[in-house]
Amino acid sequence: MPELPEVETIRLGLLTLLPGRVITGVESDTPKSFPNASQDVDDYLIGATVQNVDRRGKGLIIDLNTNYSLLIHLKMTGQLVFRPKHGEGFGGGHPTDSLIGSLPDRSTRLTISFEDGSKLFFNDQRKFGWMKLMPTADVPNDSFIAKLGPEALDADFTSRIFRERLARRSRTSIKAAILDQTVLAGVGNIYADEGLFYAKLHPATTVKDVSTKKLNRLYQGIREVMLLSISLGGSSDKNYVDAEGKPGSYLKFAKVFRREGQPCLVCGHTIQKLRVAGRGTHICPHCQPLPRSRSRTVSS
DNA sequence: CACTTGACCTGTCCGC
DNA sequence: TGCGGACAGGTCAAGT
Repeated sequence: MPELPEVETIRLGLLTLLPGRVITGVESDTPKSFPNASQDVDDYLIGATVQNVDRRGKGLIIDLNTNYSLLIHLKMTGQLVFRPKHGEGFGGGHPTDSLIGSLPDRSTRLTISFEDGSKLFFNDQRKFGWMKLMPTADVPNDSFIAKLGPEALDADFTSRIFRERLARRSRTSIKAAILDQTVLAGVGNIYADEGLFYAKLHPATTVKDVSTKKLNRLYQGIREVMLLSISLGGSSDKNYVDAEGKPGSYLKFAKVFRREGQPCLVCGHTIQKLRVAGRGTHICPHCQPLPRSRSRTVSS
């Protein structure tokens, strides 16, 4: 579910909610959600104070004052929802607008309790997500973190670097290439489709057949759609909510994603859904024509 | 090596 | 209304 804009929205929320809180308890229902937890994981967490909340690609990092960190991946359906002490709402007692009911619920995998009675719930319907505890100094060497490419939104991630890194995947489709987290970190299925529409590029076009001009346009498109989404609190379809349990509104502004059968907002042709790189893929067939003999196989 | 496919899970939706 | 199959925003292992 969550791609870079969703994870960033959660990070910004947690950053206002967690630092300074002291952990007093940790409960997890399935070992899979906490793969490196041992019987003494409590020793490392209880009494620790949250210092910072960071992000790398689609991974969240909660730093503690003990030189340990929690590294979290939400995969498709993960949620990280903070609840104040029972009976206290957000914003001076106003309703929370949360999409989530009372917690824990049946998809709660892990609960972290704080000294003041507040709690952080890690929910994950499909159980693909995980949370790992490790020394803060080891985070960069973690098997997930270490292979990530540059941050898509970093100021020093230039279009030239984007093109150079795409050269590693020159024979695959442009969509598969930008979804590859080792090429750049943060793009998922929604922003891949939206960025490709922005650049008027068919997702099945082979990377080596895309002109420099188009690659620059794609670089710009990916960054613009992600920045817009962060400003709108991310994309909510089914599962995604922010740290307070609220949905984001980017999908109302999406040009192609989940708009199959509806008219293209630019030219009026009907948006189509296909399968590219094994993923559901949305295009305007008029704005994003498939170059003849210059593409990987597509099925519809 | 580069690249593709299926597996990991649960829930939902669609056609029969 | 019930049932089987396809599909869902991400990664990883195993295959060609």
